[in-house]
Amino acid sequence: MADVTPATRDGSASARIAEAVRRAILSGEHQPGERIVQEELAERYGGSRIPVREALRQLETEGLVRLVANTGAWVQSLTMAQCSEVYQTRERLEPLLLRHSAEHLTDEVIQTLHGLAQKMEASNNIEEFLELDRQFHFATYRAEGTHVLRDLVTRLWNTTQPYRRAYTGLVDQEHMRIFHDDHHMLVSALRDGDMKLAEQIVGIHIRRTRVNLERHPEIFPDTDPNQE
Amino acid sequence: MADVTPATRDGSASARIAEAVRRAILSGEHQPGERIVQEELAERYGGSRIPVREALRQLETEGLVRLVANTGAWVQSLTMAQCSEVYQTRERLEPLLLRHSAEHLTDEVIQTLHGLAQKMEASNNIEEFLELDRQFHFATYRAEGTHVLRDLVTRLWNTTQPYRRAYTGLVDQEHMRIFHDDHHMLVSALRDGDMKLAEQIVGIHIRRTRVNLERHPEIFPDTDPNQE
DNA sequence: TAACGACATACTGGATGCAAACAGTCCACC
DNA sequence: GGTGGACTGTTTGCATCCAGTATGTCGTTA
Repeated sequence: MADVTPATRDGSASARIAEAVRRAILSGEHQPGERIVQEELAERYGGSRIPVREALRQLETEGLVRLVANTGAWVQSLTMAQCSEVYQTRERLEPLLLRHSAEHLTDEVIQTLHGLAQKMEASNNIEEFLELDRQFHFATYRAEGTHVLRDLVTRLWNTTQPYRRAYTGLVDQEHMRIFHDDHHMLVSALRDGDMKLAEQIVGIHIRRTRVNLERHPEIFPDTDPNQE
Repeated sequence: MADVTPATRDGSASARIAEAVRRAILSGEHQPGERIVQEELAERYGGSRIPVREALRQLETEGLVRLVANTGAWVQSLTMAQCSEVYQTRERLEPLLLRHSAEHLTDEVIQTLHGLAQKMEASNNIEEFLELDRQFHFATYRAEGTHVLRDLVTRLWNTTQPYRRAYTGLVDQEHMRIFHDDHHMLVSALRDGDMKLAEQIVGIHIRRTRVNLERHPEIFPDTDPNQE
């Protein structure tokens, strides 16, 4: 595969593969519970199994992949309880992250946020909607200097992405209306510089989504796939 | 077998090495900023560099090790700001975890907690003290069924362990008195079944430690070791 | 003397190959 | 007909080997 790789110079193939597999999982190309075969990834991304294995180790630690010794790898699947737990964690962390980001939320950023919120309302494509939603919220998380908390929040988002996708396909008109209202209220609070209110809105927003998710047990696996 | 995830088994060399290196870092055997050479670990733990590399990938994702492509691995070191960030995260998450654990905090557990708190007061060995402190707090985190949040909290503890150790060696009598008082108050609140108070105490306890840590910038690296 | 560049060394990143473990199948046996 | 055990194909886990890159040293030159 020597001639195929334009990216070897970029450093590690394992990082590149990890990123690619992560995207594939987040985009829904790989579904929770789906088997991952090392050799297939190696061939697909042009490398040997060694960097693939390192990538899978990383994704396992991130919570996106599940490895079983001598057996194989699967796309991680969460029970409803675990998904709910992630959301409860986000309810605590994202207001904190937003607070740290306050000083970086300039008028331009707020303008961008407003645009994203409107675009989201106009969207009727699930993938686009999910992407815009993510862009919107992370546009509000601009804390600089340290990345610890933002990385953590990013991982929490990632692990629950498949269920957010499934839920988005089910949500009714009224809940969608409230969802958008949350976003507009958040933009408004940020425009007013009322960070305390903004933090509350984010928390409520996440909580609302969690409660709605918990009303749809059908999007979670019937058989509990996790012991450990 | 199609798309069904079996239970996790470990025992693989990479998992064993990851665990060993993690312990070595947490025990202070490897200091932050210290270089890690793959071959040395391979020889020490009896294997080739392949499982060592996988272990390092995992530890990197956990935040204990820093990898630089084509260059090497180092024990992760945090700036004071990053350490503080981890503590602020814990301030939000550990009360939540404690709440989830409420129903599992039986009289026996509370008895154990009381014993640990006393033993800690009697201890004058830093390593023992740190270990008891960890045992104490994690004894209060007994949420069962799901592990997401507890694993997260465990990682946050791990990444800040070296600084907790350094700080413990510096703390004066008065602050240590308050530290122990927090523990006793927590046990008391749990004994009374006053979970709301218990949550507050945990949050205050972590916050107090953070503020004290921030008074000791000398235990953090002078040179900022972070890009990214 | 200081700065620059070539060389040597050490270490990491990745590919290939082999042994071991798992899973699914088939057949004998009850 | 159902159950248990051996067999085989597939996939993983690890070791060895090779290539590429970073670092440190030494010599040259302005």
